[in-house]
Amino acid sequence: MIDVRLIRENPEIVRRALEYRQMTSELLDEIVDLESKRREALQVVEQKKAERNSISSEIARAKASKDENLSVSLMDRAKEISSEVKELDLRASQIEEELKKKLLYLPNIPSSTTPVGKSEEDNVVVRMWGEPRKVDFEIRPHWDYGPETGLIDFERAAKISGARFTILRRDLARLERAIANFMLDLHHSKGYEEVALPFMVKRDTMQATGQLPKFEEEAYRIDPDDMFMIPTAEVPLVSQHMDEILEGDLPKKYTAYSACFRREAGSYGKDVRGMIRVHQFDKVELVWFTHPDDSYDALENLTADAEDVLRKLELPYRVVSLCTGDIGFAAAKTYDLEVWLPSYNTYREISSCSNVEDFQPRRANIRFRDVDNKLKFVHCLNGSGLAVGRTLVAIVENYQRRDGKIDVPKALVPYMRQEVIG
RNA sequence: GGAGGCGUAUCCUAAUUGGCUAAGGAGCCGGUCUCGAAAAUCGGUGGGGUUGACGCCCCUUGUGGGUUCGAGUCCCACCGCCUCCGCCA
Repeated sequence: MIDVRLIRENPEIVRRALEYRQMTSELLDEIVDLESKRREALQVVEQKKAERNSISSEIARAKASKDENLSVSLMDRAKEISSEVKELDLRASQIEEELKKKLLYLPNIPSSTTPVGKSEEDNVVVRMWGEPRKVDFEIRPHWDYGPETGLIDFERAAKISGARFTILRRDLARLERAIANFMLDLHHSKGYEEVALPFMVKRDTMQATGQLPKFEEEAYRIDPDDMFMIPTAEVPLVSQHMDEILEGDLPKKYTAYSACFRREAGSYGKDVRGMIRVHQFDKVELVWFTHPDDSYDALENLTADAEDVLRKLELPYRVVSLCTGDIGFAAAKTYDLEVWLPSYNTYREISSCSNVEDFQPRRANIRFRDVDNKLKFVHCLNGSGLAVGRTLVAIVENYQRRDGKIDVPKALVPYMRQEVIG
């Protein structure tokens, strides 16, 4: 959420942010209008309330001095004012409600270091690591390799759950578990606190991180309880500190494994083959809470921690700085990590690392006490470290051998206790 | 699922019978004392809104309603926690 004060005092900043995001500023105009109406209504109702309060204490005094006549006449007057207050209060809170609702639909303001651009095509590659392997045989895409070896079973997954689900078998089931464990151990060794979290959360929780209200059709809802399956561990990881004042030293660094659930509404033609885009996948997530002054250094560090997973797995990747037209709703700045996938003959997203600044903390009301003793919103960052399913795909394809077997990356051998798969 | 109990500020904890400013303690910040610290002692100290800023003022006792001139206190609903029972991996 964006500070209403900023919108009031510098609406042009927000207007430019919306332009950069390729969005119209209708919503902003409505908000500015509502905000001035809110303050008008507030002034009127508060004045009436002050009047009511002072008469109320006059009544108390009159009663104390046993002046029945005075207290009766005051009570008549108070009754009148009180009903006026009720009416004015209702109007004011309706305006406030409407304003709040609209504010929840306003995206974050991109950082000045986010490249300006219209779409994906304007994203900027900031660095590359590793070289795609050159081989003189045909690497089987994982969507062929899986069914051919029986290690990925799309058919039965579709039978029990529908399209965009997978069943992993034997060595690949074990590999998935090994990848998650490896990632968690690596992050743990760097000082991340490991957390195991609920995979279902309440509506408020989804709202705190920005998935709701705007993107409800993207989430799986559990109807009778109005709960949601988490689309990422970022949701519970950030929201665990809702309405808290963080004590102790910042930054706080968390890592968590979770399953993630996404409806992928509106991606019907995209990535229909294989397990690149599925409704349920595993991910290891990284979340930082930082002092506002430190969040951009933190973004570099968090991104480096995610990159380190790819380096240790020796998978070629590149880092892309998303442009203003492509960053997510809550993000001020985002680096995507893209891993080399032979089946696509290109780099595909495997991690997304974002600084949301105070956007989520403001929604979730997460603050800290600064050196000047004032309460301020923390800054919040999140990143995948990494998406487990896509990592598995990257290994299956990048480590595939001529004989159809797969070399286990060195870093995973201790977890798999074998050097070859298949 | 059934029965009962409890939610007060950063934390602990009071305020039965509705009434003027939510008392007190801890913690934190500052002063005195001290070579320095601890102890002692004095003062300050919740959050949000409104304001250009200060002050006045408004809201805030889990959340939302209701009764009343007036609600921490009475009523209703919801949420959370605890105890007991039932069911259960």
